[in-house]
Amino acid sequence: MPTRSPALGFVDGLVQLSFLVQSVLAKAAARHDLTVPQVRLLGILRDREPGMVQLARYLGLDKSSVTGLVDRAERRGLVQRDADVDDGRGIRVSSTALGRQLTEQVSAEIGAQVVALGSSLSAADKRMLTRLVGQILTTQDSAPGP
Amino acid sequence: MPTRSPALGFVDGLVQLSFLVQSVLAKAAARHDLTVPQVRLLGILRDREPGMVQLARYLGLDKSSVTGLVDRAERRGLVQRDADVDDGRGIRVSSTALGRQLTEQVSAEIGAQVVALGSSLSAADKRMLTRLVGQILTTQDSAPGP
DNA sequence: TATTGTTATACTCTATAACTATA
DNA sequence: TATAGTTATAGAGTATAACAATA
Repeated sequence: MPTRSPALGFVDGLVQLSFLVQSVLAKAAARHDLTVPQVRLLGILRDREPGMVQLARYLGLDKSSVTGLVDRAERRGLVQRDADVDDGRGIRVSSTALGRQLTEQVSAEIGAQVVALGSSLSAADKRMLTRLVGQILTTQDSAPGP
Repeated sequence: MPTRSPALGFVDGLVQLSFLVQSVLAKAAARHDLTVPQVRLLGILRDREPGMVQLARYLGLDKSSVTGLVDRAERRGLVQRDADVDDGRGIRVSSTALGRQLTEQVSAEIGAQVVALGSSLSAADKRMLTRLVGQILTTQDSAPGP
């Protein structure tokens, strides 16, 4: 039961919504012993095999932070490092079969729960919201990845 | 310049938007040597003087996590602990003058930057988006605080 | 020299479990 | 006994600075 509804404005609405969505992500991740950054990592690796520097760019993190992120995922058998055949200094990070399987599970749960957030909206309202959000995202750009 | 725009759906749109808004929050906070949890703490204390347990409930954190959060804010002179006159076990956390001043600065910056996110939307579209977001938020509830 | 990746270090955030003091 | 708050401990996430190996 709602306690009260002060009719939020544009700013507070978007800020609160971001916390709501992030909490959905965090809880879905936690159910599989993951964290939001780990889920982002796995999401990026769905269709890419980047090096550490590229990965850092996708995630908006320092490369030294990505080392730890990949270390922990690798320790769990979710990703792997392979030598880059074109560059003796580089490596390629990719999902393992286990990692891909987990990614699909978590993504499905997140999808279902985010859809549920919009369950009070009509189909037309959902289309409208999707359009408006898309407009914001395409206007900005290099918004942090999936 | 946008690299490409694959026309995101409802789920990916909301997820990416949440990361975009969170990155606005994190950067605004960082400009004042704060973190997002610190900004949330200060936001809550704008109009409340809660105890640690209440604070933990507002933030959705364990009370032991809040101890550290308040410790660090107190060390910087942004908040203070005072004995609860009604309960010998309890304390009341409140913003200091410095904390309130910082809160207003950071809030103003966040507001301006979130408004800027919507700069490509017409006034009508902004109203529409605000309404749709508000509907999602009031439907759920006990969405994590300011 | 520049780039790729890792290491060393330090700090914030978070939780669990155990503890103290008060109710 | 139950509640308010802290402490001890552990681990994830992050950045900066320094480093090794390769380009």
